[in-house]
Amino acid sequence: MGDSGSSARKGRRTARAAGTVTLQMVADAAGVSAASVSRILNGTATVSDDKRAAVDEAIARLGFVPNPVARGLAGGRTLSVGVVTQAIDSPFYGGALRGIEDTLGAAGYSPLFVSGRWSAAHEARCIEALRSRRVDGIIVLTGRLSDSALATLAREVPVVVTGRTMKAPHLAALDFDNCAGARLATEHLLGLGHRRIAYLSGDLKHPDGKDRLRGYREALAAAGVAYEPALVMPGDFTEGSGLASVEQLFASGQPFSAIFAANDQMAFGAGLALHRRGLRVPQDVSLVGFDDLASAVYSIPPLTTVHHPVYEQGQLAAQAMLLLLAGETPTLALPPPRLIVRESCSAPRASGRR
Amino acid sequence: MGDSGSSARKGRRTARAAGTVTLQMVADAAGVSAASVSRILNGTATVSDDKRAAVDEAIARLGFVPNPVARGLAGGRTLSVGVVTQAIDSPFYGGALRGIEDTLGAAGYSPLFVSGRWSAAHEARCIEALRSRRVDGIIVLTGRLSDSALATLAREVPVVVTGRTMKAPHLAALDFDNCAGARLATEHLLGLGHRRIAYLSGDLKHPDGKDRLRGYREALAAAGVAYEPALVMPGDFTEGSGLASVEQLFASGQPFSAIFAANDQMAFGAGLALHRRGLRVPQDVSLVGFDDLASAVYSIPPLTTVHHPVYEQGQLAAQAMLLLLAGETPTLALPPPRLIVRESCSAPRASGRR
DNA sequence: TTGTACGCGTTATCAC
DNA sequence: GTGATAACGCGTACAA
Repeated sequence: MGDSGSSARKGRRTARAAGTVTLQMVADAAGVSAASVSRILNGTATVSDDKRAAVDEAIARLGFVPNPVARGLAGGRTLSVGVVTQAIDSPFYGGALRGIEDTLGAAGYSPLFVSGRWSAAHEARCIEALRSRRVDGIIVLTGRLSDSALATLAREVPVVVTGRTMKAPHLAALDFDNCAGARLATEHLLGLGHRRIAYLSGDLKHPDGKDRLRGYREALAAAGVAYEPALVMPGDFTEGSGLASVEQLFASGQPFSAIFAANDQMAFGAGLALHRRGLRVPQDVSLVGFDDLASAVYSIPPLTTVHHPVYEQGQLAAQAMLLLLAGETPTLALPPPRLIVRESCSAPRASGRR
Repeated sequence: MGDSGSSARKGRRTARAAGTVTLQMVADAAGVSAASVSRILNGTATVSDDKRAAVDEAIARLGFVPNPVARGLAGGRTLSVGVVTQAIDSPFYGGALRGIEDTLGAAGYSPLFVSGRWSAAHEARCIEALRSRRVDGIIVLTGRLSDSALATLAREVPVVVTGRTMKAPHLAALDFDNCAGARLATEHLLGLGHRRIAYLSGDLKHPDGKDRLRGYREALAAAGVAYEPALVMPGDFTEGSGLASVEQLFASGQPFSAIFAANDQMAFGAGLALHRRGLRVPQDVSLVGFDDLASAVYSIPPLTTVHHPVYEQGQLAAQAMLLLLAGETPTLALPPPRLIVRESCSAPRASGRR
C-alpha cells in the first residue's frame, strides 16, 4: 500500500479531529518514513543528523504533538500513573498530590487521582479502574489493602506505597517514621512536666494509627510513666472524632493535663471540646497534634505538632515510580520527623490534678 | 484476512499484557463478529436477544474489560475529562473535586485533575496538556483565563466553567451568587448593630473577589451606612493575608467592631491576629467568613460564614459536562447562598468605638 | 439484524 | 541507518 496516508482518503471516517497533525504528516513533510520520526522522538536508535534536522523542522513547522492515546495502544505505555488516596479532598493528602503532580509532570507523566473512600473494597475497585485505563504504574498513599495484595498487584504493574514498610519486586515502600514522631510529641509533653497525657488515637486499622500509638507508649515507657489505657481514646482521624473523644474523656472523669492527638484534625476537634468546657489551651490543657497541616499555623492557639513532609513525600513517591518505570530499584527515604513547637503547650498547672 | 485474531500469531510483539482479554476473543467465544460485540457494548444498534445473551455470558466468563485506550483511538473519545483547578490541595476546591469524581465516575468517565497554580499562563499550558491527552471535555474551576479564551476553547472541546456567568456554544457556566452571599453576611453584621465593618477582600482580579466586595457594598448602601474605603483591606484568599490585613487595620488606627473576610481562610488568619492582640471573638470583635470550609465548624469559636455548596457545585459541573457530551444544552443552577450562623458574631460592645 | 473491512496514530520488527 | 509493514484493540460505514 504505497499510499503514504497523505491528504484525503475516501472520506469515510472523521474520528480524527480537524486540525490534527499526525506523525505520518511530519514524515511526509520531512521526506522520511514514519518509523524514523518515531525513532527520533523516542531516541530509540541513531539517526543521521540531516534527517533529524529535517524532522525537527517539520515538527516545529506543523506544530506536531504526539498522540498519547495512539502511543499507548501501540507501545503499551500510557505515560500515566494512577494515584490512590483515601479522599482527594483530605487536607492531609493534598500536599502529597501536589508533590506527585509536580514531579510526574516534569517527566511527562500524568497522574490519575482516585479516592479509595477509606474502604479496602472501594480501593480495590479503583485500582481495577486504573488498570483498565492501562496506567503504567500505581502509587498508593497509605492504602487499606494488605501487603500481600499489593505485592500481587506489583507483579502486574510497578507500585509505590507510602505509609508502610515492605519489600516486594517492582514495589517501593516509602515509610515515614510515625513512631518516632509520636515519641517526639510525647517526650515534649513529658519534658514539660505532664504525666497524665491523654492520647486521641487515629484509626488503629491504619498503619499510621498503629505506629503513632506505639510511639506514644514507647515514650511513656522510656520516661517511666505508666501506660494508662483509660487515657487512650479511639478515633478515626476526623475533627469530629477528636471532639467526641475529649467529651468522653471528661465524662469518664479521668484526670489529664495534656492531650496528644494522632493528627491535627483530631487536635482541632479536641481544641473545640476544650473551648466548650471553658478550658484554655495551653494554660489549662496542653495540646499537641501530628502532621503539621497548613492550617495548624493559624489555629488558635497555633498548634504544636509533628511535621509530616507530605509534599516531599509526594515528590519522593513520584521519583520512586519514575525509577521503577525505568527498571531501576529506588532506595529513597523520607526525612525524619521534626517537632514544630508553637503555642499550644506549657507546663501543667501546679494546682489541681486536671 | 480470515484470521480471526485467535490464539498465537507469529509471536512478534508482546505489547499486549499477558492475560488480556480482547473484544475479539469475546466475539469468538460467543460465536459472533467483533462488530456485534462492540454494538452490544455501546448500544449502537439493535441486536437479537440470543446473541446478546451469548455475548454477555462470554464477557462475564472471560472477564472482559474494554480497553479505553483502544476505544479512544478508534472512537475519538477517551471517556476522560480534564479538570483545571488553581491548586489541587486547596481546601476550597477539594469538595468540588470529590463531587466531580463521584458524578463522572458513575457515568464511566474519569477526571484528570491539573493545577493551574493561580496563573493564566500555567492554566493555558495545563489545558494544552489535557487536550494532547485527548480529553473529551474540560471543566474549569474558576479559572484565570478570559471569557473569550474559554469561548475559543469551547469551539474545540466542550467546556464547563464555574465562578462566572457567560454564554457560548458548547460551554456551560455555573455561577454561584457570591454577591448575594456577601450581602447576607454583611446584613447579618448590620442587623447585629455593627456599623464599622472591616472587609478583608480576596483577590480582586478573581471574579469571586470582585462579586463579594460588591455584595458588601450593596448591603452597606441598602442600610444607609457609608462605605469607608479605609476599612477595606486587599488580600489574596490566604490565611496569611487575612492575618496581615488585620494587623494593618490596627496599625491604621481605624476603629471597627466587626470583620467580614472574603473567605474562611482569611477569616482564620484574622482570628489569629485578633487573638494575638488579646481580643476575643465575638465579645470584642465579630467575625464572618465565606465558603463554609469543613474546618469552619471546628475553628475557635466556630465560624459564622456563608455556605458555598462546593460538593454540589462539583456534581453539577460534572452533570453539565455529561449533558454537553451528550449534545444537550445544560441549564443547571446552583442553590442560592445561605448564611450559617455559628458563634463568631454578637452585637458590638456598647462601650468604646472599637 | 449481522458480518466485513478499514481506519484511528503510533511503535516494534524485520529486511534492506 | 532506514523504510515497509504488521500489529495494538476497538468503532463504524457499508454491504449483505
